[in-house]
Amino acid sequence: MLRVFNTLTREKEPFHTIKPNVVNMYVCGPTVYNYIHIGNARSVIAFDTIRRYLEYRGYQVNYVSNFTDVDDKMINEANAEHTTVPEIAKRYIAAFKQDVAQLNVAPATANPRASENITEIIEFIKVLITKGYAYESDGDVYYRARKFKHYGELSDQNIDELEAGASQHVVAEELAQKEDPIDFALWKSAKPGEISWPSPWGEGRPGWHIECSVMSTKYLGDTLDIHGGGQDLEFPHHENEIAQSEAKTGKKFANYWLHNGFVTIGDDDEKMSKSLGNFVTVHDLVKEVDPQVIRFLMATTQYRRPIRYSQKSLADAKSNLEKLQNALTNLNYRFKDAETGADQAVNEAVATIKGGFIEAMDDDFNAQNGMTEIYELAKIMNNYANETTVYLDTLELLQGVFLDLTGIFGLKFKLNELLDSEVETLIQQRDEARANKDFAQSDAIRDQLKSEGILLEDTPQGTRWRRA
RNA sequence: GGCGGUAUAGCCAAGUGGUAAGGCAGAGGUCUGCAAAACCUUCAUCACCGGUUCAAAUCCGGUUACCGCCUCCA
Repeated sequence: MLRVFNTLTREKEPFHTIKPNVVNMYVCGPTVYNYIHIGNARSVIAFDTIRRYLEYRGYQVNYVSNFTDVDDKMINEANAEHTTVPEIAKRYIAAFKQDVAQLNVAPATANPRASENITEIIEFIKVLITKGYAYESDGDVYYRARKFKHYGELSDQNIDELEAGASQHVVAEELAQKEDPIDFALWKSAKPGEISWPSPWGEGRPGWHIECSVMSTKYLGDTLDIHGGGQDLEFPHHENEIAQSEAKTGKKFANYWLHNGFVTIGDDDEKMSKSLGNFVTVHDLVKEVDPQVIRFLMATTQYRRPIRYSQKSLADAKSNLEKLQNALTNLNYRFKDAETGADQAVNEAVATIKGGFIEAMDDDFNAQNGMTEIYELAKIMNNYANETTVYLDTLELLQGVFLDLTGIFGLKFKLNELLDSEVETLIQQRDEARANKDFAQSDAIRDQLKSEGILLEDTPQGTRWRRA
């Protein structure tokens, strides 16, 4: 039985879907005004991993994640580069797709964009006005937060405490137009030259929060199974989404709210964020670090825990990944001399590991405990690869389960790669030299191949090679 | 000020009442011509103080430190 930590209740709850075997999930995506940093990537990877696990458990997952392609930052970036908002969006959506593809993130079922849903957004706002939850004020439209009686429940905020808030981001001119400081914008009137669309309230553009309410319900229905996002979106963004959606539909907006933890950086473990300027973009990092290493670091940490980003954490991820790759490589070398049949004892051990893995991941996607099972599997693989006699069915089972389980974390491994004949010849020459105890020659060949990035290992079953 | 989250070995990190999973690094060993990879063995009393209990990392009270949110942020 899968249990997930629901931010709404701050408890782990049994997971039940609205429709049997179908999960409708929505995850807040990026504002596409620059490259994503690895904190953004963590969120994408966390929910991709959750999605993969749900699919592994037999659910059909409808996964929708938006692109915010109209807002202040988009406008500022377009102005700074003397280009248009659509051009900026086009560039960074392409970059996003390229970045996450490298991190082996599966494409979403849909990636709706705010700018392509303006009609629906306007209709949604009109309903809120009709129901008395929103009001027009000098070309802007605001949500009357205090009217929604559940406002603040997701993040346990008290409305009156909020009013006294310590925020330093309040815009004075906006404040003057609101009935109440906690009200938030649904529609913003356009300043001269800004990108805008016609509306009943004049030329303008949607506020940030409304697009998610509109697009999630448009694609997935009034009540979502899962709504995900970073912890920093809990308040106000998700609070506002609930207020908008539930005021309009009268139904519960999302049954389970999942929030991922941050990537931290530096000695103080500060949150990596664009506003603090302490970020590393995926675009830059993949030039130096294997994307699989980044994926490993992000996916094998439980999604609610913070991840410390450092050279050390990357190095640790790299060595763990190599350990797993070695186990698979060691196993794969035995296929060619395997006999038909199976080793029942090993097969049973594999079944136990699979069960342990599911038990771990069923507990709010406990990736660390899941990885413990995978390390145990790797140990069995290495031990089995050292057996004198191996059986094909067991090799296939080990390989298959290994790839299935690591695949949930989005990890990719090399299977059987062919060497060019020149290298093959060298390895053969070295084997002959070793047979003749000409170790000077054999070591010279080994050194030469090492300089080309090919490491040799001698085993009772012959010489193996792997890439450095 | 309000709300929330952390604190376990050199590092990362499981574990919510019965005498501390796993990984990295380290030490010893096996295998090897040497090496590599792998395997085996080894390595902590859980931020602090007090309490409950036969028994607490795990429950209760308090303290300290760090992080996050409080309408830009994944």
